[in-house]
Amino acid sequence: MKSAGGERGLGFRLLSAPERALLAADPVEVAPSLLGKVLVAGLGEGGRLAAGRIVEVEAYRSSDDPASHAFSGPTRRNEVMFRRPGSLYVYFTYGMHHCCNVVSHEEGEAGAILIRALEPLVGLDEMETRRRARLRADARLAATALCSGPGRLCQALGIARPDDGLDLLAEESPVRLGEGRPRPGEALASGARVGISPALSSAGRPWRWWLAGNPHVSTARSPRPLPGGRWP
DNA sequence: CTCTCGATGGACT
DNA sequence: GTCCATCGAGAGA
Repeated sequence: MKSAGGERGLGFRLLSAPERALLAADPVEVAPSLLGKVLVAGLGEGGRLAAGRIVEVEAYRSSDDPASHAFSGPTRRNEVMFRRPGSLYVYFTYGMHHCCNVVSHEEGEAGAILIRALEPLVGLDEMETRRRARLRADARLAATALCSGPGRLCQALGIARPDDGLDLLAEESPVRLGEGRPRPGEALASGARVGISPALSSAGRPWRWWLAGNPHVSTARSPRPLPGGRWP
């Protein structure tokens, strides 16, 4: 009944409080190190367990990063980004999607790492049920569509606003991080963050990382023209 | 108070 | 490729 991944047959070790230091640094440094680690939800009594390997992430800093929710200081929504590293920051967007982030920053700073895609690992049936329940009947819901996108993976794992502020490193937390790393031969790739206006993203800020060639990585949105019809 | 628009996903041409 | 559902955060009046 108690924690420690193995006891529930997870097959990987859950990160705990002593490992908070791994997240207490510049999110641009920490983000790529999350690739291969595991995001687990539904831990605890009666939880519906689901987990996936992190295969795509984006780093968001604070006052020097206009694309970050933390850019203009703390508000009711982004307040968790200012909490201790290892906190879970969940926000609601586009009127229908949740996105989840691992809080990561240096002392006295704010920041977070958006989890953009998972390779489903545990609870595939559960994921499919949750995804299907909120979708029109799409009989061809492919395995790769379960968690390949920030909104999709939150839906698949059942992560939503009530989970905002959870401590991913706490024994009692239903959402945790699990140990993991890229497999031999799995290369890291990086590029511009998705969904950010080019002026705020690309130039010198390739703060999106993914496991090259992994089929579960989300499809990057194609670039859109700038106002005036010109392209970057 | 009103208005805009977003760290998106899915259906459709 | 295009369109749009749907709503809260944040900015401004």
